[in-house]
Amino acid sequence: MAQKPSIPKGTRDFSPAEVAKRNHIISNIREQFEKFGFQPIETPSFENSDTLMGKYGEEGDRLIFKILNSGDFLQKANEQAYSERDSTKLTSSISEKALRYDLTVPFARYVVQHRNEIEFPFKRYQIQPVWRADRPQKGRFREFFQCDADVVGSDSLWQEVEFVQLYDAVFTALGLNGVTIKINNRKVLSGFAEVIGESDKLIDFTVALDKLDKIGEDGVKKEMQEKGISSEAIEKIQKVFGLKGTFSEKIEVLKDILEPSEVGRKGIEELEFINSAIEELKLNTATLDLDVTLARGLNYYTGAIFEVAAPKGVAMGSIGGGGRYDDLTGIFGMSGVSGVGISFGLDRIYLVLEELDLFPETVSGNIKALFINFGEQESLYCLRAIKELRSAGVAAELYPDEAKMKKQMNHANKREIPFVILAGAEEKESKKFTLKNMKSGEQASVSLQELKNRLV
RNA sequence: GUGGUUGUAGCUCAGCUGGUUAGAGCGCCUGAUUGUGGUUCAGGAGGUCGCCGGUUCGAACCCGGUCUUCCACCCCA
Repeated sequence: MAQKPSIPKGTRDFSPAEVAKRNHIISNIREQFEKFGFQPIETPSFENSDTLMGKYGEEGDRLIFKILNSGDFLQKANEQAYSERDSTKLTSSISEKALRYDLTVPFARYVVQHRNEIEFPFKRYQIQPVWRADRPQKGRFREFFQCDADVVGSDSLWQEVEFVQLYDAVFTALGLNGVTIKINNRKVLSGFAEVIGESDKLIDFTVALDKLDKIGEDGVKKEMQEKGISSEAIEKIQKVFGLKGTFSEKIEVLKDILEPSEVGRKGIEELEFINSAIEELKLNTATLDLDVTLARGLNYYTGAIFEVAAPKGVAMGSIGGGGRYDDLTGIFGMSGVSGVGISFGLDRIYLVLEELDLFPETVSGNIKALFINFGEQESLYCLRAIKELRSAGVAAELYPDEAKMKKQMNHANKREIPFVILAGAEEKESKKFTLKNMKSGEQASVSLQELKNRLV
């Protein structure tokens, strides 16, 4: 080996076993998506830069992977920007394409572009990789999969109710019990800012509030003050910091705080609607919890905000998120279309399932039986049986070379193939097969019919 | 983008204040066993000590840079 090859930072190779486990998660998610009436679409891995740039805030722009123009890109480079070392300006003159950063913005682009072919409300799901030029950490990669389901063209709050149930359905199907679906509402956050008279500092305010469980009450207040929010203002929403109890108990406290704010009252109304519907319909294994500190997410959320936390005791960032955005397609010139959607973080769900040992053994994707190769004549005899087994739905194969028995048995053992079939001259003569169970070591002489019966 | 951390055999890791031919366990290969794997025993292969440069008589070890890993911040799935 001259020089070890490698892959870029934050990317990964997947072994057969890993792919099988990932497929197990994806197929569960897909199955639930379809059960809930979502239809799949796919979009290109890269988009025109102006489709993506400016949609995720300044931080987002930095994290978008840009694709260099083909050909002699420096010929057309903006000379002034180059000589001034103005990267932002230079970038637009040497790169016009970028890898997609999430699935929501490309979806909005898709909706606008295909508006005349789409029947609204349109429910689509999309399972594809996205790329972010972020620094990798645990559960954070530069290439990862998102599994999104969104509805556009419906203002109905029943959609939010459906999404809560969808989260519950997927995590229940995966055997991941005890996840918490945290919900908040942007209108409640706006209400807070309004009540304290700092509506123009809404973003700073919510970003600080979001860190409550991380840096504590004092830390949040300190950060708010640093952003220019007065302590008198913060005092007005003091009760927010100590919010406890059930969903309804929290709502009662919020009603009190947000009484003066119309938008705040609207937010509470929406939360109550969703909660009472869920209480009526019941969730299988998940819990719906009101978390007013939840402010994550993209600048475009206008109503509900969702985030899913792994079961207690698992150290992992959120494994899903989503929300309502009233005018997502507006950025592409099509206003008045409301959308709401959620996302599943495949790679993080994988890590959580792995940590809790929740992958069923059956996901291996392995063959059921290996035929030992005894030579040309015997192989043909085996291949005839293999053909029949396969059409009966049994995955089986013949060891390709006439190697030593020990080597062939060892191969079956290493691949954890549950059955080995020995069919040499003797078996061929008597039209039998020797079936060996690799786990128990038992073996039996059986007919082809019996072989099929035992392996199907 | 900021600060820190990690890198020695396929894997997990030892390697004294810099000092001859860099070690272990597991794995791998061969044989004991020419139609029986997982156990045992005997033997064997495998390393430019992440990469580049510097200090030194001498560097896996010290210094600088770079890449990578993981962590915190920012932000986020």
